[in-house]
Amino acid sequence: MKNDKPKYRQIIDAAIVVIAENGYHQAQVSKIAKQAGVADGTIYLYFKNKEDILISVFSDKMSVITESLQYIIKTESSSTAKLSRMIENHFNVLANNAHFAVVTQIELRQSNKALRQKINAILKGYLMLLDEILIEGMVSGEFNPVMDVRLARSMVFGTIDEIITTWVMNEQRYDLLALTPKVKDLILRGLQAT
Amino acid sequence: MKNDKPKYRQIIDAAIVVIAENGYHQAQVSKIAKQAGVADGTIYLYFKNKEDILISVFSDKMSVITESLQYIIKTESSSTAKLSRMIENHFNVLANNAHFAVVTQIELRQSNKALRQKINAILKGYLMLLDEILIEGMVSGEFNPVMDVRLARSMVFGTIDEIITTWVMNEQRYDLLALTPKVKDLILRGLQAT
Amino acid sequence: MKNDKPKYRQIIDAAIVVIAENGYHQAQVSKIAKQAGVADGTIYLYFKNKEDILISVFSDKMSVITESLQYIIKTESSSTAKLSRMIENHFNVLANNAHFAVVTQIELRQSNKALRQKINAILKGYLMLLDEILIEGMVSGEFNPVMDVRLARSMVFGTIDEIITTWVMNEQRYDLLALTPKVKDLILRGLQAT
Amino acid sequence: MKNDKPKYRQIIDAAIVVIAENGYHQAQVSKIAKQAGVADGTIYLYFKNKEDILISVFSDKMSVITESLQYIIKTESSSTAKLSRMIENHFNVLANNAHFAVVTQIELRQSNKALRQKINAILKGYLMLLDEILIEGMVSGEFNPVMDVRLARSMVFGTIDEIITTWVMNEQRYDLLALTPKVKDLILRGLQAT
DNA sequence: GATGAATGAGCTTTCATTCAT
DNA sequence: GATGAATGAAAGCTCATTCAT
Repeated sequence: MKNDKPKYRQIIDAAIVVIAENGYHQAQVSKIAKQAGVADGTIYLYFKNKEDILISVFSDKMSVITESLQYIIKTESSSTAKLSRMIENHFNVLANNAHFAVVTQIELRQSNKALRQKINAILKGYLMLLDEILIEGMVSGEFNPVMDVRLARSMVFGTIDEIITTWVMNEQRYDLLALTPKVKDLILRGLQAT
Repeated sequence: MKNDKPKYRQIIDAAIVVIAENGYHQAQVSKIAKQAGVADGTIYLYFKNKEDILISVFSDKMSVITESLQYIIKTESSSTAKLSRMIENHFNVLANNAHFAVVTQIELRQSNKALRQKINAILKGYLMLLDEILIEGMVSGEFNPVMDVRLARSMVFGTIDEIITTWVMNEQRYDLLALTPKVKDLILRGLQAT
Repeated sequence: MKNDKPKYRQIIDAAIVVIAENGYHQAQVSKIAKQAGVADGTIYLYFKNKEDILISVFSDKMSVITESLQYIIKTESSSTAKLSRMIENHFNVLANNAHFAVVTQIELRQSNKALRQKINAILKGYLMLLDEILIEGMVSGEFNPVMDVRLARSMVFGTIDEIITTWVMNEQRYDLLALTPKVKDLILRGLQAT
Repeated sequence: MKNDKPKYRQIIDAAIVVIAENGYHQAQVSKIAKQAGVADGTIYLYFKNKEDILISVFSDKMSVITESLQYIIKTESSSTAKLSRMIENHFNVLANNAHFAVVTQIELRQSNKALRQKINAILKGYLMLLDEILIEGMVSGEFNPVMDVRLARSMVFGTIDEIITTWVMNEQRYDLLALTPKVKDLILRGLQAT
């Protein structure tokens, strides 16, 4: 039986499964290869080294979230709606990728400084879109115009991140998406112009 | 010249310095022993294993923050004031312990799941005090009474944590304490009853 | 534009260049294939395995030296002249093939015992011609008749080899051929009948 | 039963045996450790890395030869005698260390460029003593005063080296030391003043 | 004949922990 | 109590060779 997914994707998907199920430090290249159904050496035809796999795992899924956000920014008109849909989108992607959620919220954070910096660089693109929304809302008067944008961004991202991490730490036992309206409310209140 | 600090404390202090300066993955037991001025084997007279050192490092300083918070809860009367002073207190401790800030916000997060869970257990005591403040405020009508406490707690802690991490990631180049009023404002707005 | 050299020769020439420029341990089959302008697999249509390429490289050029020597033995009459022209010939070939000189004096010596023994077997043909010259000279009275031929051969070949290796190790910075008369003198003195 | 040889020497001796018996490329650190009767990790308490072991092996025995030569230079008066005893000494050490002979003449030559250069650096000390003898003999008139010293050195060393290598390649089946007088004769004739 | 994607065996080094002194 | 020499398990990556196309 042939698996026609291109090997690159096969390996990334395998890496997510292996990391989520075994933990970052137990995700050996040989385990990923086995899960992907390829030889160890094949990995290195598609990735420079192990770090490259991990970065690709993150960058791959993160770009989905980022692209959706770009679409949202284009299609929604009010800043409030944009931010609201951003939160929704972020929760949606993580809630629908149980393995990726574990990888991104827990396991990948155990990586060394070099890898973390590359992950942060990828994250930056996303956070810059968030900044864009916030600034636009402050200019339009929807959001509190005297906020410090960096702090507001930290509040929005920190809150989302903490809520998802807590959910993952609790083995994803409750419905993350059901929390969305309340999370939106909590965050939007904090940003609201008075 | 003898160092009269009991060895237990000597080792904890050494661990903080070594981790902060070398990073989690470069903080070998032998390096900690050297910094502490004791033999490698001596470490094991005071700690069960390496993990035990790291947990003690975290628990040690965390108990300072927690104790201060207990005092704050006792002495302040309004929930708003308690929360406000909690934020202040949290920022203060981290801002005054550059090494500990690095260790707690960056390095210790690279530890494995087992260690992270023990860290979370220690954190729980602190977060329960936070819950206490929030519930009290909701009951008293100072805070939005229809909030989900767990989400509110995630918002408060996630925001604080993200802001401090960003500050550490930026090499602590700006004045963290100067941000306190704006952070309080941002968080309290989100919790405020309407 | 097609390269009409038969692929066998193309690959040998490529191997010499690749080994000389990258060193024995960095001369991967894929690199040789690339330099030869053929696919990796094509190599195995012309050579049994990697060792076979290396042996062919050596044997190929060595047969040039050996054939010249055979011609010299036929055309010269005195043993002294034969030996003298042999040294000249050996220096000439190496001095005019910078890449081959590196490969033969330095790189190929890093090969394992099995390959070295095969190389020695090839060398044997050449050394037997040398023996022939020496014995003839001893019989004719030109050379010291009580020498041990094996030692004399080692002296002649060891001296030549060491001088060329030294020249290659010095990046071929000086004129090897200019040394020829003095080398002849040094060697012939050692062999001379008293 | 305790082995009281300091571990450093134990490991070097083990390395010589393992390399001689298994070949350079089959001399894994674990094999050396086993032969030395220590754990793999213990090796790294005494040597920086594998290369360091190999260099030490060579440098260790080479310094014996070099020191003997220094003594010879001091105690003999004529250059001829010095050279004669140098050859004798060189043959003696190798003939009495079958394993080291294999290692030095065959196996260590398979090492990579970096290691080879370090080996050459060690050899340099020995060759400089040889130069000293040659120059002294040329000045005193014992040796041909118009020789090129570098070539003469290559002749002496190349001859010795080739003879020993041949002996090793022939599994040390004949008596190397018995050849000494003839080798001396061969070399000294080449150097002799006319 | 020619290709090149896929294979998978093999090894150095680190470091938490122990235990004889 | 204190020492520090010794332990030994564990994993990322390369590259010669094959074989389906």
